[in-house]
Amino acid sequence: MTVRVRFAPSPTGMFHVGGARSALQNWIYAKQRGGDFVLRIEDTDAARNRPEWTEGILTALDWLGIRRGTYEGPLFQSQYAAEHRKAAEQLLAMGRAYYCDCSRDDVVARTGNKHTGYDGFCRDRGLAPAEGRALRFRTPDEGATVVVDLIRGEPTFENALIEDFVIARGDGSPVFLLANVVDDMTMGITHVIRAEEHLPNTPKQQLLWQALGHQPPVWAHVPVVVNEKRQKLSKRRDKVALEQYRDEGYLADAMRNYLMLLGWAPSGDREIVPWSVVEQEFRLADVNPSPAFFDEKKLRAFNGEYIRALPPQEFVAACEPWLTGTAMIPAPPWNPADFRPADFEAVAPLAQTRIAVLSEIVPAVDFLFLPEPVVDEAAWAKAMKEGAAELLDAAIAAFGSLPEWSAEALKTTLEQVGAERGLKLGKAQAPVRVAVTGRSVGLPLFESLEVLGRERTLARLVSARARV
RNA sequence: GCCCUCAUCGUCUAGCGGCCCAGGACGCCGCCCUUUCAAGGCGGUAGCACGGGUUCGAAUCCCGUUGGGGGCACCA
Repeated sequence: MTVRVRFAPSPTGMFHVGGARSALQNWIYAKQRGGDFVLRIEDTDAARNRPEWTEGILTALDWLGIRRGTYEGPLFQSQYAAEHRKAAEQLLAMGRAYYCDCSRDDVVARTGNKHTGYDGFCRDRGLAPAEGRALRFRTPDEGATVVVDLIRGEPTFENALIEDFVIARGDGSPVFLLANVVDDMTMGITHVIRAEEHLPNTPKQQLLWQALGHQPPVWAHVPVVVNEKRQKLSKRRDKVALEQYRDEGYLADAMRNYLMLLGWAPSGDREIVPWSVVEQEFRLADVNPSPAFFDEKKLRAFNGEYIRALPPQEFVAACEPWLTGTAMIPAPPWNPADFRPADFEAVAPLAQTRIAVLSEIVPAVDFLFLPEPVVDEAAWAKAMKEGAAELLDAAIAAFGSLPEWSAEALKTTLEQVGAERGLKLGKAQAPVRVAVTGRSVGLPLFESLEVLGRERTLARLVSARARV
């Protein structure tokens, strides 16, 4: 039997990093076994769905390497309403389901417990179908349901504790529990790999599979991804949108590598590994079953490594969106006409080891393309103390008469200027750096000045000198 | 409250009865290198939640406690 897995997100917002992780795990599992990966969009909650969210999912998956056209789908749950309905009718005909007209309040009033499930009140009332009456599945009173889970062993649930849950609403529309199962059945899914939050649903779904006469799939419930407070990552509170990370300049390779490390590690004492190694070594059985913290700091470190590993030309190309702006990425502060590609390329290798996310390229090189540097007042105050004016004067004079405008010559010159004042180069360069770049830290100074050019450099030094 | 589930450095993990007075990575802290800052090199900090068993021997197996997480909708 060929393995068929699915990733079944609902298009209700930005694409969640936890979802990305599940998608990747499913993708790898299928790939390792020569199986099929099905993408199913669970779009039955019309009120919360939007077409652009679906598009966002496809784009995000593509970014991660799950390319459109290389998998089955996207299939849409809404297209399978007939199957859902049929399954509900079948269950009703078999006596495994019954109509119920209780409201949530009725149940609470009867049981006096807000946390309890349905009490089975309508089980044997033989209610006929009618508008407003929900269809409930009759769960077994005895025995237990054992879930075979690749990560957790065999979680076992007492059937008596599983309530008679709703499978179709008062208006006849099927509910997630049923639709999800029916879709998996009709799509021939053999393995369901999804987040742990679905584990409590699993016995209910498995009961449905069995009632409908099918062999349940093999399950694998991967641990949830949590925030620093150890709570499930939430759209409201936490930074969970894959798109947001992408637009900040996280590389897809770094992201997918990091995502896979949540709950798992490749062999050997290493974590940053080529994707081929992940595809080869990943095993669901090896996934750590406890929740994993999404550590952006570590992601950042990974991203920095991936950035540094880029060939120079690829790095330059990768920076482009931040240098020009896109629909999602804000335009840089300089006038596009003032951007000089050659100057950027000259300085790019110096920036490559200094940024951890691509968006940081902008503040790293903005001084080259802005008419005036953006001045960090704190840096200015610190650098422009006593002696700064004299030093700037000397630098202006010395730089002005330089026969050759090169980093090498600039360095030697400033070294001399500093030495005459008993300053080491580290100290002497500070006022010049702030005057020219506006900041106290940045790319190597003399290389920056070389690229900036004599005219611009001198103009900035003079203007800074006037302000000291 | 009920059900399910989990438990190795702050964090992500390696470990699957002796190789472990526990290894790696991120973070943090030093030192080196150095034109700032990075990068790089070197070194350091820090952990088997607790209590019982089982065993010649336990981070590894069992039980309990404690703590964490997830779920308990006519959402998905």
